[in-house]
Amino acid sequence: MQASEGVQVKPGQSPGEAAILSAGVRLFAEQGFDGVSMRGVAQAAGVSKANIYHHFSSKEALYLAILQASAAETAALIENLADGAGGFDERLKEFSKAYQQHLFDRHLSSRLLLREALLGDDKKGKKIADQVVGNVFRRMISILRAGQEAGVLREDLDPALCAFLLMGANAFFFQAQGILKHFPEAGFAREGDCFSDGMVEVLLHGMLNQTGGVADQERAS
Amino acid sequence: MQASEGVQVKPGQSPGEAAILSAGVRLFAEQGFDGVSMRGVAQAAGVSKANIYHHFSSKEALYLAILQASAAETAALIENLADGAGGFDERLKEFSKAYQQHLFDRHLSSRLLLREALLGDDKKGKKIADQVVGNVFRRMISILRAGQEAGVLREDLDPALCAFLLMGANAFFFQAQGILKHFPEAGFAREGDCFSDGMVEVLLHGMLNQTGGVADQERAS
DNA sequence: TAACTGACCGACCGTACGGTCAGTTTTAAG
DNA sequence: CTTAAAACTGACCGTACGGTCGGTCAGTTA
Repeated sequence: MQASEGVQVKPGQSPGEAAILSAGVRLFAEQGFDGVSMRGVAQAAGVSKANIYHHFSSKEALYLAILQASAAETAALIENLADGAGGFDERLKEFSKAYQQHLFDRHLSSRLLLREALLGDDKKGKKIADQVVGNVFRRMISILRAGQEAGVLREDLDPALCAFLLMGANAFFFQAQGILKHFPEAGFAREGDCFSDGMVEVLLHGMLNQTGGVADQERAS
Repeated sequence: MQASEGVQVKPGQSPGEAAILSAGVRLFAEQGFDGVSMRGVAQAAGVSKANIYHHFSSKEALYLAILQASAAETAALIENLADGAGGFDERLKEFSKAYQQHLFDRHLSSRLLLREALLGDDKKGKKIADQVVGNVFRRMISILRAGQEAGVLREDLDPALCAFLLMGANAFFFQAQGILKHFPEAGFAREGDCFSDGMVEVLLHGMLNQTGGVADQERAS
């Protein structure tokens, strides 16, 4: 049994409140807002239902608190991803690997945020867009634009589309983890880093054999 | 007001049952299983709640019927996607465009299936994996493998990973449609076919400028 | 000791849920 | 027209829901 994820006891936080948040993030991530009952949270947290309402004014308030904690934590950890040094290739490779690692390390928070961002109503979706992915997305775009000015990245490509591809491929791979288990062909989903490396390789150099280049020999090493 | 999606009146189907299925697929797609009440379905369908139980034995049974109808329809339409003629590039391009078109045309069914496949429990996820995406995924893999044997596709790439990238990018783009509206940078999400074309271009030829090739001039045309 | 506070609980309230049933209307074949 | 099955309905049932309330208890301050 590993420690609960994403909810460390903060100063001024009673153990009951911490238990509520810890149980809540797990249940909401697994079953969604409507699939979770306050009785279920109380039981999982080992506290009374009334105690939850002592700390949070409503189910919605509890959900938002958990959502915001997850968003803040994810945003903070993700902020540092794009700062790596090295060449263009290596930076993208490192970013992708670190982003994927983060998704799996904080899988409860990630699942919760993805759920809300992709399936939630527009209001909450916009909030997540602004608070969590917005900065990283824009940063990634600016990195790609710099790559274009340096002549490394093709100028005929939309940097926003490339950024979306890079982040979206990781996010979707994380989402599809469960269903990929059912496909024996998807060996890339079983070994860590295998997907991220292969994905970045495809995004950078393409799937096709280049007809007149020397890149093939370089890749073979 | 456009016609309801994905639920055509079949022979032996009363108008009430058709209305129930039509309302159900919309509500379940928008709000998920737990967010929908039978009273809500009845009201949206313009029938009594008891009438639903005349046609379906339970809420779960109604949901499964809708899910299976969506799955069958999606599977049938998708089966014909991989049969296109032409060169390797064109086939993949056409497949991607048609798949994306299908996602948006049948957005309710697609949303429902993606929801269930990515967030549902393992049992239902496996069912969808087998009945809907399984065949297409395997077909796509075999096409890519043929591309490898023909020397068009790089041999050092995992065909399954490439297939997953191609289909996953489209699926995630469809899922992220709502949140992409909030990003002014994401112009590629506003114009039809723009994403699919750009995405396939990146997947085929890569993001990087090829150092010693002649492909750049070809692409510029 | 007395006053006060925040954490916590069991019992309860009104409501909406999934589901049932007796009975009515519609449909269509004989 | 008769009749039986199918379509359909309003009223109802038991339950679980989100939320409230009065009160207990440990710890702090004065």
